[in-house]
Amino acid sequence: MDVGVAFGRALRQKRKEAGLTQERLAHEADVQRNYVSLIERGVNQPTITIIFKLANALGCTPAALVSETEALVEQG
Amino acid sequence: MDVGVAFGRALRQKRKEAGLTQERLAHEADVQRNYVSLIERGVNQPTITIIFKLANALGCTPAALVSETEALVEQG
DNA sequence: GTGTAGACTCCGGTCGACA
DNA sequence: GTGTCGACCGGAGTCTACA
Repeated sequence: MDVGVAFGRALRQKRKEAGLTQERLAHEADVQRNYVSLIERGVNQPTITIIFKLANALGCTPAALVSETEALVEQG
Repeated sequence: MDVGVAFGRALRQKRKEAGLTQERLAHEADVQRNYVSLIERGVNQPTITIIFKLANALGCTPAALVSETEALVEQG
């Protein structure tokens, strides 16, 4: 499956696990609220700095987020 | 240290470990040759799809590349 | 709380060429 | 083999607003 879409799903998954709303995540990561929406739906491709920001805001490592993305990419 | 610079160093490190030149890596990952140079020097911020392409070309997982980046970011 | 829309700026990424 | 330059274009990322 597409990498962008896979990352979006991984992000949403981790966000729900952390019990955060898009609004709170956006605030914690210091990005726009609707931008989180764009990423989660795979519309936009995040850069590495954004990945780090989001992971830190989620309380997990960037590698964990990427690892989850890999799994989704491979499983179809 | 800056995430972009850290990723560049992690990439160069992994590339040398794999015994590849920038030229060969660029060809394997299907990106521009000079673009690899820009990333390694931290001039450009790669998107997640580029990270996946580069990792696959290096024969390692994207998470491994990101994990190495984390280490460099934290250590200063 | 989330998706979407438009309009904007700036940089990601390509390409060819030269040291 | 690598860095750099200039030019180009699409898309990353912001901001505001409305359903």
